[in-house]
Amino acid sequence: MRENWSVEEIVGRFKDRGMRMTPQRMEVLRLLTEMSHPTAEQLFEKVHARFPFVSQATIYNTLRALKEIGVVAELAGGGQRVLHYEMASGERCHFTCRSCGQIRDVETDEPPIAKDLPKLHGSYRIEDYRLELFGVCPECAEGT
Amino acid sequence: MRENWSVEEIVGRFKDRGMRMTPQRMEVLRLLTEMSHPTAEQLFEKVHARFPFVSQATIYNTLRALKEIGVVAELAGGGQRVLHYEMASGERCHFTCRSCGQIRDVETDEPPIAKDLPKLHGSYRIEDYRLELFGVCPECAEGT
DNA sequence: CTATATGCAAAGTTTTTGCAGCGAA
DNA sequence: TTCGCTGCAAAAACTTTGCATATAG
Repeated sequence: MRENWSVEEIVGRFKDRGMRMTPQRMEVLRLLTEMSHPTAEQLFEKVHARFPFVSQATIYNTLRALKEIGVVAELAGGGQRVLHYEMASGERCHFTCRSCGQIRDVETDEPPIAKDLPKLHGSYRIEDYRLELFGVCPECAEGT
Repeated sequence: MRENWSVEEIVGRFKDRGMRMTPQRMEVLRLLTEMSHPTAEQLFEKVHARFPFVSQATIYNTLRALKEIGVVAELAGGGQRVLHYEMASGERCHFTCRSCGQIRDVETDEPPIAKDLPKLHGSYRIEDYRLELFGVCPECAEGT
């Protein structure tokens, strides 16, 4: 999967589906590369700070649109009931700090379970996975 | 971790925290062993069918209480925005069917990543993990 | 012109809270 | 008689929808 997305590529994906790039969508994309796994609400706050006329609905619509074209991914894990978003980098492993709640991508040279999947489940067709790690991040460990 | 829980044990855990076992909580526990990864709402429907006076709030309170004493676990994965619940069997791997949405425990002889965790993340203290698998279950694969 | 996006507000879902009363220790 | 649990209803948190307008192609 991808690590970085070019604007042209994203615009292309939109066009393929008869959808358009807009300033609102650009801003959401920009923020997604700057922020670490923001929620829809966090994105709304940031966008709204710069463009006060932008509405919540647009944020949610935008996120749904970006999800549909495969450019952003939704994170549901972490015991949180709020959804977090990120650029779809193909990272399937995340670490959530139980103390401060921050989420970080975990880079694994080789997806640790990917190679075991086929033999694990005969009749089940496994198409994807997500690995969520929980614990304490260095900053919080130090603080205690 | 545990595979089966005795009522005495659960009552004991409640008592340790000054909490009580109640008929409502018993019923929720019973349903959790019968149903496969129900949501709070599904549990409410079932409980309400037998005991029409039981309220939603009690279901949620009960689930929170059971979660606190470590007897039930909450599943947030699957892109669903609804939480699912199960007896805390210690199973950390689940399969979600993308077609019918059913969730199944996946028994792994040996947690596939557990052994790799320590070396993966030097300064991060990993205390637990959850592995979510996505794909198509045999029933749905046959149907298509 | 036509179809897609937007803003606004309102409604929808899922979960939590406040409070008075009840019941177990 | 104290403290936790319950039901009820209302609120909160998060997300989606309906509709009229605006705007790109």
